[in-house]
Amino acid sequence: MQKTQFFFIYKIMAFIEHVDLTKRVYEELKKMILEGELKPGEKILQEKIAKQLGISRTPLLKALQMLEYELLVECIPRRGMYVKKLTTREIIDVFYAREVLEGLAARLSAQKISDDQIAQLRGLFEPFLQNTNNISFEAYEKADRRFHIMILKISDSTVLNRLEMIGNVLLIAYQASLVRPPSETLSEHIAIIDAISTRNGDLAERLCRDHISKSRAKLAKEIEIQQSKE
Amino acid sequence: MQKTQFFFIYKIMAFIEHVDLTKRVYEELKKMILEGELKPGEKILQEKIAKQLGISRTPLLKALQMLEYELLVECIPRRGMYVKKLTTREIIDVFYAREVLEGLAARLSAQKISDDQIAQLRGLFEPFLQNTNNISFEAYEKADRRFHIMILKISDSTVLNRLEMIGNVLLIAYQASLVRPPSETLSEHIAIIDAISTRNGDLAERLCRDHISKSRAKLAKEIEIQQSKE
DNA sequence: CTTTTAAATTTTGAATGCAAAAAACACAAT
DNA sequence: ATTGTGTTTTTTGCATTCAAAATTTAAAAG
Repeated sequence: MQKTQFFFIYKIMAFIEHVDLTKRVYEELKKMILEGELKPGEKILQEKIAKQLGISRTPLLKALQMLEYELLVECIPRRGMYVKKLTTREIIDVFYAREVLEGLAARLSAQKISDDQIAQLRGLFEPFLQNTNNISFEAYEKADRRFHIMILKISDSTVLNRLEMIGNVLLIAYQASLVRPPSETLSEHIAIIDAISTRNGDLAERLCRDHISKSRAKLAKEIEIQQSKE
Repeated sequence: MQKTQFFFIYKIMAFIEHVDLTKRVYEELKKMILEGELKPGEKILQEKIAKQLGISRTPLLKALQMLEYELLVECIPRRGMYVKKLTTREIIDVFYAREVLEGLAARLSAQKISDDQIAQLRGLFEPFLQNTNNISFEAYEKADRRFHIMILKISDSTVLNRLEMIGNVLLIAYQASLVRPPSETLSEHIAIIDAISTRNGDLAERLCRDHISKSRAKLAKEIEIQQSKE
């Protein structure tokens, strides 16, 4: 049997097994945190969670370390792992980074996007174009988040697609009602898609940056309001 | 004894010990990789390295996982950990990201930089301003790399300062002679410092982007040349 | 009742142990 | 010489174990 044949057999086996404990635990933990089952600031009781998931601390710790890089978990040495409670500064810092990174993603996407992908992007907001003043916020949130992730995917940048924290923080911002309403953002999204699909990378970048810059401004204002209430 | 007093005692203890095996191993491994003691593509023999460093596989694996996020190590499931051999695509992707991220860093730095920090930035290139055509490449490389890292630090962004991969890939680009000569970049560096120290954030961002964009172009060209030689 | 001190319990960071998978080796068959 | 097969060795991923540190609880002193 040849080396190349072995290669394919290994590929298939890796596909079949799918019994990577760390990956499984990573997914479950991420879900638990993002769905609020584990709350920000809460200590992660390793033994307890491990027992709950029917595993040992070894793969749990590996998964927690991954989530640390995604800003979902914080490790305090000799104290333990905690569900990360993002500071306002951190959220704003992520939005500053999103501003330029997703701008870049839009620029690159304009160069590489396929017709199929254009249709996919447009499809996301199709449902909201008719009844502009009767939009389901929940459905729109999903479309919005998918949109931003999809542009990163389309940009096909190995770097941009490693930054899971972008999607996580956008979700967290939604959960904390720190975002702008569809009435403001829908037209911006459409304009970005238009620029990308006409291969106008510079315009796409500028529009995407402005879009997120405005969101960041709103977010900063919203945080200030919330904090003054306390 | 009061709680606050305990707090300080703990702080002091954390400072004294400094015996975090993972951190120590992380530093040593990173050095080994960046100094070429472990070569790109090479398999990391865990048992061997662990014995070499006088530790077990547990902290070694944790350090390796950290280095994975820095693009210095690659994990292939059920095969092992390898010193990452960056593809040309990955290097270019990092430079695209650097372009916008360091642009952002320059913009933010212009808002926050202190007089002391301005002096520090200027000090980096002071030695090269006299004998412009008699520059030690080695010394200049160090200054150049320090400059880019320092701007990230000055920007004081929690996000930008987590992206260790930026510094690593810049070093790797230097090692592979994929960079532009001081005769080109020195004046650009000075212009960026000027823009930052006059608090002109927009200009600083634009100049920094252009600077890295040009470096990326050079890098892409250089890679093409090197590959055509093979 | 509050604070201090001491003892008991839990949790962390790291070493060790171990089954299953992968790689290396040896050798037979084409 | 190359390909295939069976065997041995090594390595991986995970579980387990354990000492040191942190936390909690309990008792004693003010």
